[in-house]
Amino acid sequence: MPPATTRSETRLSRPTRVAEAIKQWVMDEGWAPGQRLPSEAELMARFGMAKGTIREAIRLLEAQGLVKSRTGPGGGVFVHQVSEERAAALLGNYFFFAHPTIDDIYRLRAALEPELAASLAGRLSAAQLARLDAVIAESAPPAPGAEDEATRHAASLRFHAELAAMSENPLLRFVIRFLAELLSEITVARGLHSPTDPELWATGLAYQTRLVEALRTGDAEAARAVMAAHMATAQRLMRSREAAVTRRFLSDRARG
Amino acid sequence: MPPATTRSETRLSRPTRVAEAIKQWVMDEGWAPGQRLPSEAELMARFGMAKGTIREAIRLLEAQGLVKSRTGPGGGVFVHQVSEERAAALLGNYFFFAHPTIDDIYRLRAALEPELAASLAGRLSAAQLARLDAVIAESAPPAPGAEDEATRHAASLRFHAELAAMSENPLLRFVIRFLAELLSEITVARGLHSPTDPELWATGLAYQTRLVEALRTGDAEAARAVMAAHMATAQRLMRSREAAVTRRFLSDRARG
DNA sequence: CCCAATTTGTTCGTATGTATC
DNA sequence: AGATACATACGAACAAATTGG
Repeated sequence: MPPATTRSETRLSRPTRVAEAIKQWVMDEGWAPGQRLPSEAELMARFGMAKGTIREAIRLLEAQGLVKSRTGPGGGVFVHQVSEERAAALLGNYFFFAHPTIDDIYRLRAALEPELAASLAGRLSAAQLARLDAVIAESAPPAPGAEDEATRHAASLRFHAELAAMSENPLLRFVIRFLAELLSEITVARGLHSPTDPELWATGLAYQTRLVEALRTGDAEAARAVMAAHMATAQRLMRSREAAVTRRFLSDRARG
Repeated sequence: MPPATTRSETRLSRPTRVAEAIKQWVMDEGWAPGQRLPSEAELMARFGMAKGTIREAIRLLEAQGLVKSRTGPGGGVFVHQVSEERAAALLGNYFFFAHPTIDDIYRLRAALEPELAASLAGRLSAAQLARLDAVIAESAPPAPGAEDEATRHAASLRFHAELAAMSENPLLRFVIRFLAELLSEITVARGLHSPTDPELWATGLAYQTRLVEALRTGDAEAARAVMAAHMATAQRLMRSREAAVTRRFLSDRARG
């Protein structure tokens, strides 16, 4: 006969249970980032477990970006605000397996970036507008045709990242920046870059310039329209590139 | 003069370095989910470190959802595909600190859900359409006014989650489901539910019914329009609710 | 500059739990 | 049921980092 005593879900490992208990504890008490958790010794006593077990629990929280440890006097384990970089990296692990296509990414960009542009129109400070101008200027090549498309693409993504950072909406900010990073990784990984087409470069810069102008004058609908057009052309371009790469792969396989 | 010997970034803890090394190793070798990593003993030998250190490294990977451990013969540490639930939970940690508003969430929903609806038009199987009908039927109350708005809202979110699950686009799928969960958590946490308004319930069901009809006939633009209208009304509703709650908070503070 | 105190970081040996054969 | 192979957990000791005297 099975014991009537408390079983209490012993299927989860002790470090996992301790980590969840600590997380719940921190949330219940409403501890802010920077607050110190009890020392390892105190946690050992509190949970009645060995040092190794407690340390594994802390690693589980550390990997999530929720705590950070420091050695020495005044050291310890501290509540930590999850950074955007950490969150993006963790989410990237998921899409490493889900492999979205370039087109998948552009579906979301095409829907979100115009919304972002519209929401920023007339709301940016002079300093922020100047910053955008500076990013555009950076991406303009000193000598025509001197840089390759990888650089151009990276510069474009930097512009979009800067723009997203100016949004008050943390969700919009995160998703747009994440999509840009993902796009960058995938294009690099698949070698989707080709030698610079100066004409293309010029039109890209023209889009950005017109966008900043609309943002400056506060014309939300113009900003939305410019960004939507920009996304449409970029999407078309990348679609044809992806098709070309697929064809190349196929012919390689046919040969090999 | 600084030593010319290898420093090799000893600022990161050993478990962290081991975890990154293993991650890189797995990616380089292209190991698929289900593949077994070397045993703890082998990893100890390979990295020249003690058991505790190796175990902490494995916990770091486990928290990211990248590996799972099993005891016993044939057991060990296995590469694991990060689940959508795990990814959503990890990302949720980030927004626990970034606190987006309800309106922030709806900005993204309003941009993405119509896109999702349009992309699914004419592409769903009879079984999938039947499933959507079933979810709608579930949310229809046996007796009018018998259930509260929390239930109604949850049912609506379930409908949207089912819809998102039918997309081929993993990004769209993930973001929409994540937004729905986030919205659910926030409304529950802030007590933004009010007694059921039967009229509202009816209009919500009408939207869903019209949407499924457009999906069945394959009218992408109709599907997009229905969803856009639905989002607009829902957004308006939640905005007024949030304003009401804010007023209540303010007057409470004014009194206290 | 060194020394002492504090706290996390790491090692080793041993024992226990769990699943497979 | 027993042997085997693996992760899981414990406890004691020592190492390294940081702060303050």
